[in-house]
Amino acid sequence: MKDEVQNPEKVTIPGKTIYRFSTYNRCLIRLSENSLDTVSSSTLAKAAGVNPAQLRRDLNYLGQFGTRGLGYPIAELKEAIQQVLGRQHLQPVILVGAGNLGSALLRYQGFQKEGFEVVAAFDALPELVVSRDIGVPVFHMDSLSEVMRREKARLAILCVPAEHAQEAANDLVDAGIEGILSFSPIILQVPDSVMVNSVDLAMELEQLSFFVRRED
Amino acid sequence: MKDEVQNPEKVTIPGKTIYRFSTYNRCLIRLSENSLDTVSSSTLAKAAGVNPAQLRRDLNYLGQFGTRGLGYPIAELKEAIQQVLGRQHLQPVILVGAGNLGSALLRYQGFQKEGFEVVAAFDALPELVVSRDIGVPVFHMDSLSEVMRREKARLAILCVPAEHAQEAANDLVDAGIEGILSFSPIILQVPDSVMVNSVDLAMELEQLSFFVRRED
DNA sequence: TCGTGTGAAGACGTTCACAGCT
DNA sequence: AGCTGTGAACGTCTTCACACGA
Repeated sequence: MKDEVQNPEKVTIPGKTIYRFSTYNRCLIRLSENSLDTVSSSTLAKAAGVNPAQLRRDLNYLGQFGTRGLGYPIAELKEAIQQVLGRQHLQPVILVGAGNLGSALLRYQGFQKEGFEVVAAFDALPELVVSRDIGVPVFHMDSLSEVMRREKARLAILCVPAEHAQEAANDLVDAGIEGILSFSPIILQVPDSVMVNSVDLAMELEQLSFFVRRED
Repeated sequence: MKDEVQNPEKVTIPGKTIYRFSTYNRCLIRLSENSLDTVSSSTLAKAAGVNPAQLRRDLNYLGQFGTRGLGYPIAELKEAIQQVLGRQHLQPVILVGAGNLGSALLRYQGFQKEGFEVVAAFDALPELVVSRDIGVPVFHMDSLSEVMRREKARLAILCVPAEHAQEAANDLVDAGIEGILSFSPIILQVPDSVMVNSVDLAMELEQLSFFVRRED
């Protein structure tokens, strides 16, 4: 995870804190559905699965939001976190590799709900992609930079097979991508200016497998 | 991430190191395809995207594998890592929630390749699941503990919608699950004895979105 | 009294830099 | 000469513990 380059002249917020902001945001959304207006650090911390002291320290990066003896105002807090996360507006995202996993992600509603919109998909063989239910156009990789510019997309979801992942990443970099969420089980080599976030499903299972095993 | 309870009387390996072992394993597999037999810490480190010193420190948890002046024997190293990760045998895994994302994961070949086999799927409404191409039986949640015992599954992949995730997690816990890989955007409340690993796709995008934005 | 804000301590993870083996 | 193994320094993240405001 990179926690470099941020808003200058403001205190830089640690990457791990940003990550937890996302979690807090989720919890706050659920809390605000239950018509409460304040929440204490211990309550929110339990919901988020963190230590109360850590929560307070994280929230202090937003300025002083809490009221001593009372807690934090849920609505304002949520607002402030979403402001920091840059989640006020819908973000356009493209998807590269509409195979098994890729086309599933296109159908998956999770992104839409959270402020991201997949505006276009790309594949090396777009004519083979079963476009039923997909709801976004599938282009050939050749039109990547053209479509990216038109749609003003800065983020990409990459789900091509390992063998072609680096190649596709190169194309994305050439087209001016700024961030890649990769599902390929390899370490992508990209310029420092491009941020890569990698989700490796088999690796996550492997972790579980390790920590679960006790006696065999 | 939990890095508690491990092999007693042996030095405990940090969770982050275990995570990197997975990465190293990948890199070693690719290296061994290119008919080399040793690799230096700096080469492997570059492939894995880590610092050479860190790599050496990690590998020392396996005992002393390297040869000064030469490097590490690829085959033995790979063997040792897979041994630690418990990846010698195929691991049975069940999947709960065969909706959009769930059924995509069932079709996804990534797990099979990496030593995990999804042996059964469960859904609250199994009759609605389009089972074309899925290749594993889809059961009703009622038969969870029975099938789990029969298949000797200790790990579960959870992809039910947020509203029902906790409920499904409870069922899994009751049925004796030991590890859950969750795709739901909520923090599951489970006993300490159950390990949860959470992958939140929208959150990963949110991270990218934060670090990518510079000027607006 | 309750709960935030925060200095200080502690735990943890990373990197340096070099001794020592091949 | 090349590269590992590792003490020690460093930096970062987490947690404690308590002063202070509501």
